[in-house]
Amino acid sequence: MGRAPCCENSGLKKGPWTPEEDERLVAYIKEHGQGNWRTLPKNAGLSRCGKSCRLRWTNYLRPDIKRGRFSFEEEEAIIQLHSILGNKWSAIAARLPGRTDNEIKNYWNTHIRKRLLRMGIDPVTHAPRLDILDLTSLLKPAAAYYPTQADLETLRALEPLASYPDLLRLASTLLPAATTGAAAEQTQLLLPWLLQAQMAQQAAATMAQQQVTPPPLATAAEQFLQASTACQMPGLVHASPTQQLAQQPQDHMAAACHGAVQLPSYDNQLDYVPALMQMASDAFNLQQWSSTVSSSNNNNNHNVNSGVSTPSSSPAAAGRMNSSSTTTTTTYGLNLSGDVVITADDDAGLLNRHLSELLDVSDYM
DNA sequence: AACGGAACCAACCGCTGTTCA
DNA sequence: GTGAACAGCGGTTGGTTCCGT
Repeated sequence: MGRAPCCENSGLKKGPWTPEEDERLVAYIKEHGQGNWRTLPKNAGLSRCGKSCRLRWTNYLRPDIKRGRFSFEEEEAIIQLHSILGNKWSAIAARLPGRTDNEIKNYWNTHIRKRLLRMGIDPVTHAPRLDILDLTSLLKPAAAYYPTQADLETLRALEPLASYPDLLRLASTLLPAATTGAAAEQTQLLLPWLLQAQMAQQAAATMAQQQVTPPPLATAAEQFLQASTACQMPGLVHASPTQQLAQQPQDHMAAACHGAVQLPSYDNQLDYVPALMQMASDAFNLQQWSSTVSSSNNNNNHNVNSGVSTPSSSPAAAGRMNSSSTTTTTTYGLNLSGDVVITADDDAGLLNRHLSELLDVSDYM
């Protein structure tokens, strides 16, 4: 023998709540508490299903609910928590005081999700979307329609980039602008350097996993690698970081990343090429050094990344955060305790906070 | 001013795990 | 132990508002 039926479906009101109904529900709960949702509407004199009453109370009438726009900190927390918890809105809401799961869900679907898509980030996996990038766009425009043998060779040379989203974005920004003259020659030279830099980046991530402190490195290359890993270089897709920021002043994520990216400010995108090549060269030195270190530390893998990927971090970034004591970029990731950590450049005056208490997700890991 | 599409959000629906008779 | 109701959750819907033409 089970329980008695919950409520008759017939005769119960549906749809938007009136102020009078709200008043009755609030007054009843203030006096008697929530109690049994099944019996509550009858006792409160409401022609509503108990489920509807519970929803109205938890999502709208509760006195501790915070209304109004989401703050920057809340938005960042939502993105980070979503990257870890997925669509577990109630779990996310539990870590954002005053916000309901329904509100967070709506905000995600109407604001954050679209913004991530615009930035070329998959809102489900929080990884860069390679499907929206086209290798043929890396050729000069006419070549996409009438490719010569040389163009096809170039395309073939670019193929390895498909495995490296950061560099693919960077190349897609730089290469189409360089069709003639010295700039074109520079960008042709850039390709192998980009690949080397990416390899060095991966080697650095491996080192970080092995808890090895790297030797002093040229700061420009360090910043370049950190910036590219921390921010997935969203601002380099169609515009320079400064241009991107100007176009989306409300894009806090981009702003945070911009604070970390300390590339020289050039008017022409192609002017970045020599600096980037120098950075790649420095990174290559790191790669050579790290290959010797990693070969001697293969048995020391702490697996700090735990497969977690966030919109603004890569495994390399998460690993770097754990290995380096001098973090100068905005990075997100998990430390060895499973705590979510957000750190940022002090000079930028942005985030420099440890959210382990607020974002305690250890029970969901 | 009128219209249509986009954006927003409160509320509902249906499912699942838990509780209880 | 069983099965039905409960409570809670995530996905979806539909009404309202906003905005551009």
